[in-house]
Amino acid sequence: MNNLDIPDIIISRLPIYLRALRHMQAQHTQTTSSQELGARVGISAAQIRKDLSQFGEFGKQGTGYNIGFLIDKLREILKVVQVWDVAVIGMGDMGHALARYQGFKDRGFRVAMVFDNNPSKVGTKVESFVIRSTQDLVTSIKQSGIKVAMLCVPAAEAQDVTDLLVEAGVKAILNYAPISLSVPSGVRVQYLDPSIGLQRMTYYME
Amino acid sequence: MNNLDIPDIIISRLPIYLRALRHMQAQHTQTTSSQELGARVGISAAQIRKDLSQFGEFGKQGTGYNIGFLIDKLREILKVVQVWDVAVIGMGDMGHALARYQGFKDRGFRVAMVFDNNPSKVGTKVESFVIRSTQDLVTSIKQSGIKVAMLCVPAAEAQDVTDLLVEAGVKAILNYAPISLSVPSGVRVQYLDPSIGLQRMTYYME
DNA sequence: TAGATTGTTAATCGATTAACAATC
DNA sequence: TAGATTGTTAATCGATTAACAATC
Repeated sequence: MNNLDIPDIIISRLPIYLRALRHMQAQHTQTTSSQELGARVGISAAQIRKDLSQFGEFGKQGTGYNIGFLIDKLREILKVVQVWDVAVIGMGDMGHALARYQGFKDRGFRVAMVFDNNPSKVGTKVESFVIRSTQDLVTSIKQSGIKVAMLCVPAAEAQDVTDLLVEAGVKAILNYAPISLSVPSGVRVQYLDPSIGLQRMTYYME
Repeated sequence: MNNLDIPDIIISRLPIYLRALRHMQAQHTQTTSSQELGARVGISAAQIRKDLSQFGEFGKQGTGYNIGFLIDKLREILKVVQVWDVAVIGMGDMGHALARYQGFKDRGFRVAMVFDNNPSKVGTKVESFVIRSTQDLVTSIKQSGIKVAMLCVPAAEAQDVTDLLVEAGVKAILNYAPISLSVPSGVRVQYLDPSIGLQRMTYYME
């Protein structure tokens, strides 16, 4: 495929473009330009054109990009035409919130399974999901073929659970635990620690 | 100050270093090296030394870095010696989870105030916080001097609430809503949209 | 046609890495 | 002393921007 040599920094911008295009589409806009899209997401028009040109010629001189068409292309590139089943590990407040989150709709993901290691939670329900024991994690995830997980366990357990996820064949982990994870190559991690986000901003404050 | 010309990409790595150092400290380790720290966070030793050297000489040849000392320096640099009061806007599942989150402890933040625009929620309690009306947001935040907010409202309301936060003097917004926000210069936003995180990984999957 | 905007090239700018003298 | 590791320099590598011919 055209996969392996496109810089990760470009890939990381595509979901932002996709989200903004969806937003425009919801407002019944038909076309946009690199200029307009760039203004919306805070990225230069030149960069947007350069990024998109890695994957094909999606625009027309003079008129710009057809929004519906570009959305389809970005969904194909990011492989979110399909819907990915996701496992949520850790049914604390954060895991609970993710299990109930409505924002995955139409963005390529669906929570399919939830886990916790607390015996008093296992077997109870969150939304429509029966909480499974972390002891069954490897078997259940292997069996279901799930490749994507969201990790919401305490920091102290996060690496151990990660090792289980890797063993189960998970290839993408969205990590809410406040700790750096080590994973083998071929497995990806994205970090969403709120304190890290906040500390990236306080530096700039007087 | 030594502030204004250090690249943001360096600043964005410092909280990662700080988190890892705290972790080492919790295990009663006294010193570390750029090598060891780098292995832990997945960053080259050279880059860590280069990053830190922007702010001073914190290490010793032959022995590396004293962990406690380096933690103190990073906390000063990132301005998290002090504790920042934070407002949480939107008491849905996510806002609820953040209001109860224990992970801000010792990382420089404390939830101080929570808001929702739903009249049936206003006045009720989440943890020890009485939910305030979004109508009082500007007044309350101005009065309290809060400079940091976490935004957990639906996408459709996020820009309007952001404008209120800016009006109230907030300078740092951690945005959980799935939308790009526009803010004046001098105000910073960090994005934590879970779908974006997931879509940044699916590209690499077969 | 005239105006607008793409895709792409070359130039610029910035970030990372390798290497090593200094020194604990 | 011998070994280890820093802080820094110069070289390399990569990303962004400006500019414009092509063309809708």
